[in-house]
Amino acid sequence: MTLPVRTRIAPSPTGAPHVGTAYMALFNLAFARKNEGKMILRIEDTDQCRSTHGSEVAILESLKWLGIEWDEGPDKIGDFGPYRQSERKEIHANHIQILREKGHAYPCFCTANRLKELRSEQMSKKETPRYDGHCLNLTEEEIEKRINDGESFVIRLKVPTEGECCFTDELRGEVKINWNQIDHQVLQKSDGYPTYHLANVVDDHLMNISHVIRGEEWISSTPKHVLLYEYFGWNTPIFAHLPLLRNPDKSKLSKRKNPTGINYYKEAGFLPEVLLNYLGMMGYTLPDQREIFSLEELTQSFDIKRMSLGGPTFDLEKLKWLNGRYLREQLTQDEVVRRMIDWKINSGFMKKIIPHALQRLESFSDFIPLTGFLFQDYPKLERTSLIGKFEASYASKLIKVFEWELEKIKSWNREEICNLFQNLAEKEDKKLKEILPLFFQVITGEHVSLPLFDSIEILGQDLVRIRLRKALDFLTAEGFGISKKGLKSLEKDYRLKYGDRID
RNA sequence: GUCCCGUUCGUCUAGCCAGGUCAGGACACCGGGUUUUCAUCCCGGCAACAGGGGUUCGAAUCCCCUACGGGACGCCA
Repeated sequence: MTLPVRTRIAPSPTGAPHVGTAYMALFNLAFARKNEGKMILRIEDTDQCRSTHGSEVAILESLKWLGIEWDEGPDKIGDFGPYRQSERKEIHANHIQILREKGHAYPCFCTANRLKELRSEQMSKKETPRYDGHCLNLTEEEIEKRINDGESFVIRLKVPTEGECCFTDELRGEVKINWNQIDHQVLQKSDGYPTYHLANVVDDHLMNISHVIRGEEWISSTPKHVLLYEYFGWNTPIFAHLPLLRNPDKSKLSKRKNPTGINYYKEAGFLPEVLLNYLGMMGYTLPDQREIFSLEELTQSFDIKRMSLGGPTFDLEKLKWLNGRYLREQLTQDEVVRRMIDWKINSGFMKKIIPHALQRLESFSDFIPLTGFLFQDYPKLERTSLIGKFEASYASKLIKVFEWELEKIKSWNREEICNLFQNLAEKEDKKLKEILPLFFQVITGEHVSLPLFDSIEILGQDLVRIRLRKALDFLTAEGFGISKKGLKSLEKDYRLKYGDRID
């Protein structure tokens, strides 16, 4: 009898919920359900600098919106908790101690600077950058002394000096990677928190995970994981590395080139079951090749071996077509009405708009034309109004800078947005009044409408981001885009004036 | 740069594992029909096995090489 199937998704709460997370969750869930197993949701928040509670809440909500349910998780206690890695710090520390005692891990006192130099030196010698073992042979006395002296240190994984690691990927067969390619991975950071690699292996084992189904970006660090299982004397789970969702240019799906936030699809008026259905046809086809299927239908016949391995391009056009078919064929007209009301045609949303619209209303019939842009995915743009007072190429640059600045906003409210614009005007040596008409047009597509800052707040980050994107595309199509070279120098200037970019 | 993974119409893919149907379907696009417009719907069309070498009577399918694409190379996950 084989072990019960337990899969997991392990999102890191460091940003907006990503469609890639949903993509992996979907197949983990389908596989678990098909095999009468369970799917666990574990929050990987070992990065104390970047993890936020807000992001965790948002991820859970987004997945629930999509109809993805897990059997155990931070909000659904099972027998293997806690399900948040920050609450498992002691467990991880104990396991690191075990490795230390067995001689499979060692403290390292090297400074960030030294490592940086080492890396660039190796790169220039065309070697694979990896730790050189500088602290590998320190004596226990020396280690104790340096720790007692308060020197900052990390714990590293010892890696065999020769031979190769061989593991089986359920989809790709045998994968062999030479140990000399594998870095002496940091297992414990100087803040005492474990890194992904350690926490992930320990937790997967302790949570009885039978199948690790994750993105192919992890293939090259799998040897580290395999090694950890071996050092601990544990059986490895079955690995299956799924292809990564791609941008139209084939690079890994990123928000700069595509809407990647689950929230975007919600705000833009897509049905959750459609997004899920669409993700299900990325890299997978049902045996009868039908294109419209529910999560249950996908699950019933799910066979992970049917996954195709080429990274699929996320194509908005086909998603739109699918959503249209659902509206026409899968829902009754009553349901469409209800779903639309749930979406935005409700009093909650109206109440947000009314304070700003009221001064501009003479009759109810003014409302829809005035506020229509708040319900749109993105408005139609006009050449004349978009280019207006600035040189067109300057408009592109301004929008681009704004796009970068927008990613720095911590909490989405009017005040932050206002500050951002004021800062932008100041840095660009322009009056606020001068730069606002451009953005007014980009965001609303209108000449007369609601106040800009409030509109931006109501629209939310995802819809604002796509409008900037569309405006940039539009300007490019009109011949006023930013060249690759121009973008590079703009970015350089930007860093100088505004500080580093955040992606 | 090094290592790893991948490669069927522009896009998502079926077929590949167990070689042998004009390489099938869907999106997009183009044309036609239905429709007072548009859309929907229906019909038709366009369009691919990355390249080279093997194995074989026969290769999209098995093997090798090359090219191209992607990923990884963090005290991020």
